[in-house]
Amino acid sequence: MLEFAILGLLQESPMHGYELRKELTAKLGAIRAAISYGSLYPTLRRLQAAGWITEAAETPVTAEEVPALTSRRGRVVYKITAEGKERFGQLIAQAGPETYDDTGFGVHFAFFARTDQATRLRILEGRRRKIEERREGLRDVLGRAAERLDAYTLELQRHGLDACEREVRWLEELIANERSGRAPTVPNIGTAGGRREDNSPPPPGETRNERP
Amino acid sequence: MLEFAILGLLQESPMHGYELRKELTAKLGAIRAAISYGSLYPTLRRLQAAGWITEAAETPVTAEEVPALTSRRGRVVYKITAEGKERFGQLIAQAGPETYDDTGFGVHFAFFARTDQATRLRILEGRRRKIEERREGLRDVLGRAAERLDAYTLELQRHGLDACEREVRWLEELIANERSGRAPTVPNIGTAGGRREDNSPPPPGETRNERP
DNA sequence: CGTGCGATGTATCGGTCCGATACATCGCGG
DNA sequence: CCGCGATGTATCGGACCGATACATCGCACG
Repeated sequence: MLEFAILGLLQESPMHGYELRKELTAKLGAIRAAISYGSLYPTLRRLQAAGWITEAAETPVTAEEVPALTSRRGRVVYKITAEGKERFGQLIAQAGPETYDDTGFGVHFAFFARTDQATRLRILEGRRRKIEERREGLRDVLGRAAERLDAYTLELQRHGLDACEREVRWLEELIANERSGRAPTVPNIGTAGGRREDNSPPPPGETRNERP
Repeated sequence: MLEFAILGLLQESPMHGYELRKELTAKLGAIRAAISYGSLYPTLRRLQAAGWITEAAETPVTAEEVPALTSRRGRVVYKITAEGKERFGQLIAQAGPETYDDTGFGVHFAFFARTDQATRLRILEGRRRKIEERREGLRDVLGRAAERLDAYTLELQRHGLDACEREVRWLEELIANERSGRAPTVPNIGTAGGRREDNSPPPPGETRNERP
């Protein structure tokens, strides 16, 4: 999971660890709290050992400016390699059953802009199936085993069931949109300007690179 | 987390591992898939080493019936000790910040019937605060950083934000109910009979014990 | 002028939990 | 009588988290 997310992010621009964590937190804020350095740094090392990312020397800001006043410590900048991009492609193409659990699905979804439409559809349908199964399980418990459980446990199940039904509906919409070839509809709150409809293989000049 | 759930379940009746997993899955189905034996068995051993649970010999079905025909293998039945019950009480009382993340909250909530009202209220409010923070984070991203993110990532955040708002409302209701001294309202779908209002320290004759 | 504090930044360690795997028994239907 | 799905116990490697340590930078406040 982390491996996938890192490879995905580094395709947008090179970054160092701290920055990576921030971007990751922003992009995945909806599904997980904040990834830990205790997994981030070891994973970076693993990816580097596999040749999927490399350390790029921190650019000393237009060459000889700020020469060595304070010894320029730290700041290891990572960038993705060609092999890394290939690996990312593989990870997308695989999209096995583990892609359908909460975290796995969320992470893959966050990188749908780099995923081809057929795979997007496959993942959305796999996820829907999984949620439908969970929903049926909850209905069973609420129906058959209701009297065995206390009121709080039942309330928890009811809330969970509600969330399942909601997510299935959400997925249905997304699937319908995919089939009709449109990008995810943004008819909601009109935040900022008009209807950008950039779609699957994203406009490649999308780098974003603000370093003061 | 697992430790807490096991101690909670074993207070209802002694069980062996497999049974424990099934009950756990039923009770926590709304929040996590199914706990793994790879964590269940080691945890059981840990709890046993700490003296919080003990192995109870499998009852050979009315003494000398079925004597040794097939060597009576396996089936290690665990039961909670007095120290274990005390430990469970401590774990409830602590209810630190880790109690407010998704899994931690869910597990604690599932055992609210064994939790005093003051603690219930504290946990619900802590959880609400945490979700409100997540909600604000998502609003920020959707507001400030919207143009930096692709349409899919934004859609994910929007869905997450919706879930947050929904959960806050749910928590508000539960908190209001707690304050008014009522059990969780079940005004919803009229599954089965009338208004049972068993509350906090649950009617102790609640064992449930169907072994054929 | 300094001093302390919050953000930036890299890194490790112990522990929890998962997923895959192995293996054995039981009861039932084909 | 044979296989298959449910019941049942158990281990191993790996992913990830939470706490912790430590160092630098810029700025606000006294």
